[in-house]
Amino acid sequence: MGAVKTKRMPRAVREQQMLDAAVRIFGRRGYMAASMDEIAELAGVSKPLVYLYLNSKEDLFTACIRREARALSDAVRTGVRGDLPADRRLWDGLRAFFAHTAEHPDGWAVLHLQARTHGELFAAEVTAMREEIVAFVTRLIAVAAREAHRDPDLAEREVAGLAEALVGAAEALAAWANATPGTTARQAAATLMNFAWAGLGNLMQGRPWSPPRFED
Amino acid sequence: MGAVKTKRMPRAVREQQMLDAAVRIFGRRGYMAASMDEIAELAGVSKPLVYLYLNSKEDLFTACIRREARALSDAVRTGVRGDLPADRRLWDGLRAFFAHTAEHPDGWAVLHLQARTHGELFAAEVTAMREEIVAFVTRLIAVAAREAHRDPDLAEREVAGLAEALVGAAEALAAWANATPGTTARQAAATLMNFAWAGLGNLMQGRPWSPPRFED
Amino acid sequence: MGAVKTKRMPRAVREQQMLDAAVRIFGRRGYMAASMDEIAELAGVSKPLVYLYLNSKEDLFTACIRREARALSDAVRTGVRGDLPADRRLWDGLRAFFAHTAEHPDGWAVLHLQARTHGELFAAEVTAMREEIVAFVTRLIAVAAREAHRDPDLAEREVAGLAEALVGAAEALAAWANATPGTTARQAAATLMNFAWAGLGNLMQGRPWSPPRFED
Amino acid sequence: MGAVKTKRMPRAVREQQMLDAAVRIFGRRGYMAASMDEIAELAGVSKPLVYLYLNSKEDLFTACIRREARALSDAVRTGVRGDLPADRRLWDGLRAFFAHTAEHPDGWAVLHLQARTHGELFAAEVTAMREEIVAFVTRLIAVAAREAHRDPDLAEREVAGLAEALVGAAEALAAWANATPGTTARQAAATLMNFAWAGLGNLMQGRPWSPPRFED
DNA sequence: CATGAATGAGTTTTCATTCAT
DNA sequence: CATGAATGAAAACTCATTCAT
Repeated sequence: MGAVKTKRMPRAVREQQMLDAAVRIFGRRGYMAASMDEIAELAGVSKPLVYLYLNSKEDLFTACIRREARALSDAVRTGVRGDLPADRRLWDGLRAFFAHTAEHPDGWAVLHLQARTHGELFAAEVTAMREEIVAFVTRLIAVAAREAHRDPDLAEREVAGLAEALVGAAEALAAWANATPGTTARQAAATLMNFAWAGLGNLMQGRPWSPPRFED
Repeated sequence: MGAVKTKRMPRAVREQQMLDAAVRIFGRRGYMAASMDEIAELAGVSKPLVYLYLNSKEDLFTACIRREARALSDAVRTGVRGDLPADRRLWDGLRAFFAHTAEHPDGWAVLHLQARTHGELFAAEVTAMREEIVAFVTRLIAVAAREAHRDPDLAEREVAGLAEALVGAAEALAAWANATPGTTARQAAATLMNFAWAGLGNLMQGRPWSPPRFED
Repeated sequence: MGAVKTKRMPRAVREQQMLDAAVRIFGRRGYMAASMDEIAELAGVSKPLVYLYLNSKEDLFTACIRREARALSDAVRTGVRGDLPADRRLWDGLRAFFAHTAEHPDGWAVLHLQARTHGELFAAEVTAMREEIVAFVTRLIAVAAREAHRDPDLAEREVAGLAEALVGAAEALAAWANATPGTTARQAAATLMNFAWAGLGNLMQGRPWSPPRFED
Repeated sequence: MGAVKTKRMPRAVREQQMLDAAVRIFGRRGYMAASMDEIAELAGVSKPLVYLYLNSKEDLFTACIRREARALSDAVRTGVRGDLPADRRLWDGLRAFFAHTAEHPDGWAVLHLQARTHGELFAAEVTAMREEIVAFVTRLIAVAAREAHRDPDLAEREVAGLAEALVGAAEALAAWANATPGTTARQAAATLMNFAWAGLGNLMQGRPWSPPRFED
């Protein structure tokens, strides 16, 4: 009687609402500064229910990380077709990455900022996904090297370092693009593609990475 | 094990001890999770003394950020001579950067991870230094473009994006190098130099950035 | 000895218990010296519950002042009938006042001693009620003057001063009566009535205020 | 060299400076809220010196109370000549009282507000002086009764109550006079004299206490 | 299921007080 | 004497977490 009472909802739905709220709060306040009270209120449920479904603050945070990591990972994987050439695959992956992070800033904050700042326990969760992406890039580079008839005398560590650098550059650009109004995912991807594929040296010589003509 | 209970030290010395301890704890636990108790204990002093000298947790954290930012900025500036060519300057700067972050992992964690995660107030402290570095790199790229007789049809935003990407790559590599035992600052710098200057494309073609012959 | 550990009480009840405890502690120790720990313990609840219901020490103190001020004000108002002559109204009011302060010595201490000693913020709370009483007395004196066919050449300031003096005397007598065992509210009221209405001079001449014959 | 350094001063002088500072701070902040740091700073000495001379915060406060109580008591005693009639003595005493409290508001605050709010320990200090004054007034009333050929069928308790009321009225008027600009000690004394000596009843009948013609 | 009532354990912060120089 | 260095003890306040209904 009175205010509209949200109906009984199936558990799965309720859980997603809680995770939505939690990602928002965790992403903005950080793990420690986020309060379960605030999360429960934003989710529109009572606190005990949060505990019933998600056990503890730690578990809740872990669940957030996992969900967001999976979502980002899926978005990138979905954006890339395995039968295309290496630079096209990188280009596609980057665009998917920048598009997803721009659309889910809180989720991205959870992964990029918050999860890494609170002990190995949480960092490990992200690392899993990050390594998946780094591995993806690493394979890309290796494949490209093979395609270019380069034998793998690029030492493994060297390649890993390159992949790290590329992913790091992408992360920085994502933050920069989010903070610089009027920057599209496509522009961010193009900038990074130029940087990564052609290199500053080539850019200086007027030989940028050939802009993608293969699509829309 | 550790420092002997040395009593009655001049204020300046004690303050540095406190900052050392604080950087360590803040760097590992994050701002919120760090407790003043733990910091005081690690510094070997009582909590009231910490407050007497540094006023509050917030001020203490700010002092940490400022000290570490200055130290890193100084290290990089000291490592670079203004009269050398652009790629040499970048190479020198990167080596100084990786050397410093490797030697002060906790300080680097404070700047790179923690400060950015806890409110604009703290982030602004770091942003100042970061922008100093980004500006340095931006100038470098512009100079290189000029040296290569490229007119500045590299749009300003494009250059800014490239600098962001480069700095981001450096930051990621610093973290990776810290976490990957046996990686030297020199190797990290070389990897990034190759990546940034020659580009993946060139690397694939067997045209890496010419390894630095100009120094020791 | 005291209340049994009764658990799970409705909020309104718990709040009164907390205010009871707070008035007792504040009244005896003063605002600053009172500790929330002690108040919570005396109330038989945990500190967090006190904060949950009453927000802060400041708010708790303010709530105490307001409750006690209202109670005293109500007691006096209830004791006085507006259609009786002035001296009878004063007599009734004084008896109600002394009776109430005797029955609630801690509440009276909060109002009379503690609230006025700790910042304008709190003093203002009491001042409202005190001025209500002073105004009541001021009106009484003015009415009495009119009834005695005195034109109001009693300057306003003079009347205000008299009212202040009367209220001050009442306050002092209340404290004295509380501290002097065996003194009834009736006796205190009679003493003050004599003092105020007849004056020392008359008393000396053997002309006291005619003892109240009009009531029980 | 540099700032003027206050010379070595004899202990007695230094102590008075400390008490001056302490009375000011205690009078304004209250016992608990006053900090030894602030007092030492206002006194222009180092904290350890305060402890050397006055032992503890408690002792310092007690010393303040004692000094101010003595000063007030002396002021009143000095203002009254024993060979004059009772009403004249009361009038003189009241003027001295109001003049002193107006000139030493912080000292008066210490006695009237602060000392009574922090446990029997301190209250007892003031009570001593207060009882001295009440005794003085009590004697006055008794003498006046004798002079008026009244046998002492004014019960002792009755007289004590009257004295309490008179002193209370004086205290309230002192506070009121301090807070009401343009009110002189003389006016306050006259108001109280009217109230106390003639009584409201007489005032109503147009028979105020005869204004003092005997002096300046 | 859903919720109001309740708390143990910990946080930052302050202050009176004491030595060693 | 005078002072900078130093601290034990406690205070206000918060939060994740759990029951009883």
